[in-house]
Amino acid sequence: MTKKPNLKTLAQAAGVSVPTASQVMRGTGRISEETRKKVLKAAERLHYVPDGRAASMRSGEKREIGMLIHRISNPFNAEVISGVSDHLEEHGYLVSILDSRDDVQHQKKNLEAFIRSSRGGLIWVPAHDTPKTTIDMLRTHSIPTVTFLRQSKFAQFDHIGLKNTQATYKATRHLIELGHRRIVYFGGEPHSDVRQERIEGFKSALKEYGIDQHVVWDAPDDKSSGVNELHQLLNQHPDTTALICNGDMIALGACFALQKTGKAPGKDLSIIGFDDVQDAALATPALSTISTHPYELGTLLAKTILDRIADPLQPVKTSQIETQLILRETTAPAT
Amino acid sequence: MTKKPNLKTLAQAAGVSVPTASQVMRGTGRISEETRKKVLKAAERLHYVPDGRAASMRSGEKREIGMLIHRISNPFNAEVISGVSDHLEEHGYLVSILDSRDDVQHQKKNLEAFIRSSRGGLIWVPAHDTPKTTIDMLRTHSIPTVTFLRQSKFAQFDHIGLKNTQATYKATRHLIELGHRRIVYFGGEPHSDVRQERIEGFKSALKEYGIDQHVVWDAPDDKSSGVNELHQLLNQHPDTTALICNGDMIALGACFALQKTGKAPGKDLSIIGFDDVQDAALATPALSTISTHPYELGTLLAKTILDRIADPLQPVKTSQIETQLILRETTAPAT
DNA sequence: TAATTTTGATATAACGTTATATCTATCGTC
DNA sequence: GACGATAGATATAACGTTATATCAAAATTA
Repeated sequence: MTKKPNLKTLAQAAGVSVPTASQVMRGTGRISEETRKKVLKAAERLHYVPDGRAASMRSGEKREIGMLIHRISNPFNAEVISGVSDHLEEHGYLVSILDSRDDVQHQKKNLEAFIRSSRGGLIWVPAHDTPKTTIDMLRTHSIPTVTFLRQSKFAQFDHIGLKNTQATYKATRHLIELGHRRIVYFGGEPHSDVRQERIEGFKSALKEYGIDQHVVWDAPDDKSSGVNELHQLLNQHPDTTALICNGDMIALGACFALQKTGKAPGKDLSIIGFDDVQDAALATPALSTISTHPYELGTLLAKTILDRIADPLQPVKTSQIETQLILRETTAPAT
Repeated sequence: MTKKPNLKTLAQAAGVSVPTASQVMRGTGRISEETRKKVLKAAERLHYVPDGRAASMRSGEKREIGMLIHRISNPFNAEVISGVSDHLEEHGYLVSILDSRDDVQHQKKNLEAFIRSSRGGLIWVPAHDTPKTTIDMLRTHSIPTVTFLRQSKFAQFDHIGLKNTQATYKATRHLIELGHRRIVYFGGEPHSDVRQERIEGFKSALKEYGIDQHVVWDAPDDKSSGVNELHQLLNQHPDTTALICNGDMIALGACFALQKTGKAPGKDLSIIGFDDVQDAALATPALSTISTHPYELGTLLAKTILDRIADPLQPVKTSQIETQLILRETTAPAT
């Protein structure tokens, strides 16, 4: 087993100096065609690959971007990642993913290791209840950071979110126009800011139409929670005719639970989800939902972090992605 | 904006030499309690964090493990990742994920960047039709590598797979014992080795019971493909009474398509999936499937890569994870 | 008390790159 | 043919660590 080749090995093999070899590999400086070929040939033969750590340390360039997200298996996030990767890989970056599992302890550990690893930037969905100390840690090391979906309370980072309030406003208004009056906001955790925005849109639509009563029901955002919580909700509020859900998964769970009791989503209870995951269109009945545009969100994130890296001192930017109400089979006029 | 502190800054602030500061931060060497406190205090004050690149370059230690997988959104993979992370984080490693999207071009790009970044090891699901050159690239740089799910044809890496042949053998036998005779293997791509193993188990069970005819139906492993392909399958082979599927998603798609035509999974057609994703238990009817143990697979992967790093020259190890046939509502005696 | 060991620190060099300055030979200009 | 300009290479230092060797002072031993 031969040792890993480095620039010195390569330069000797090619019969040139170390800086020359370096310049050839990077395509910079003035190099004659002759020596260029010599070096490239030797590099090929030795399978030379530069050591990114040394290069980055000396040049200050960091060609790796990290994404720290709350749930790696979320299909919405997977789409965002695709958008980010496609764009950043074109610019010569490596995109690597860390999973915080929405747990502040995990998140802290990951961020500490992340800072040590000296990457070029961070694309981040902060975990729920992220403490100020964690934010400070990032700020102190002035790491180019863009948050998405969830915005940090404590620090000014570039941010790209969804038009949450507008989205639920549109959805709620649509239900009201269908004749629904007893609409419940279903799912999500009380601490979530994103959810708070959505509830705001929900409430403002109700208010606009003179509906004072509103019910918000806390529950985890997954399918099994939708199955379990729906009955309790309907027991406590039997006059409910429609649900605005905090996510597609809990919406699909609710559909499932409803069907098990012999009732039909759409007919007996109107349900609107959030995210438009792949399953929403394939479910029976197909789920009406709010579509975000995850891939476009990803490319926008990529552009934003590149801008931030290029000019770390520019003013903080925030933008919101437009959403779209997709009407399928789980929404119908109130009877 | 002050510059990022380094060991020199820290040492000056604490009034000690650079090596002393380094030793305090790492807890090595002989250090008096007094100076230890001085340095730690200064480190706290300056928010000092060591530069992992420099440390790793000098010491040769690499405290980061990469996982390169084919589909980051696959819930099975997410469970594996949890198992790997929990175990490796305990040992002080950072685990970062790369997504090849099962595309050899993407995979190559990612691996090149990966090699440049000099991480400690690679946990890998090779993309379909991974070329020999890609394998050679890894071997040349002698990167500690463990593959899982899919094994490379060209090189000897440590590997952890599933007992695919045994799994489908058990499933097929169970269907035969329920009286089924016309069983189809449904889904997967022709090139897949894993699928080949599964088909082998399928065929050997059939053979054992003297059933010569067997049908294998190619189709992508996702839900919409299950929906679309089932009709063609049943048109061409109308006497089919049971399906062994290459994955849960295509199995659920098949269930859905069947229900749309007014037939019942289990009653009119027995269906067995593979993976036991969360939705399998929640579907109506609940899907019979083959459960793997992704979290345990993850911890085993973590242990394996640590062993390989500790002793790079030890003989290559291969192991298979046991699977379990889970009988729910989509399997019933043949009528 | 002289010799030896131990304690607690430091000086120096090295990891593999790249930025900057420098150097020689050749070229073009008038 | 003297001069500056340019092409094509190289020497040197630096990035931020850690491994190794070294060193002075204090503690232990004979």
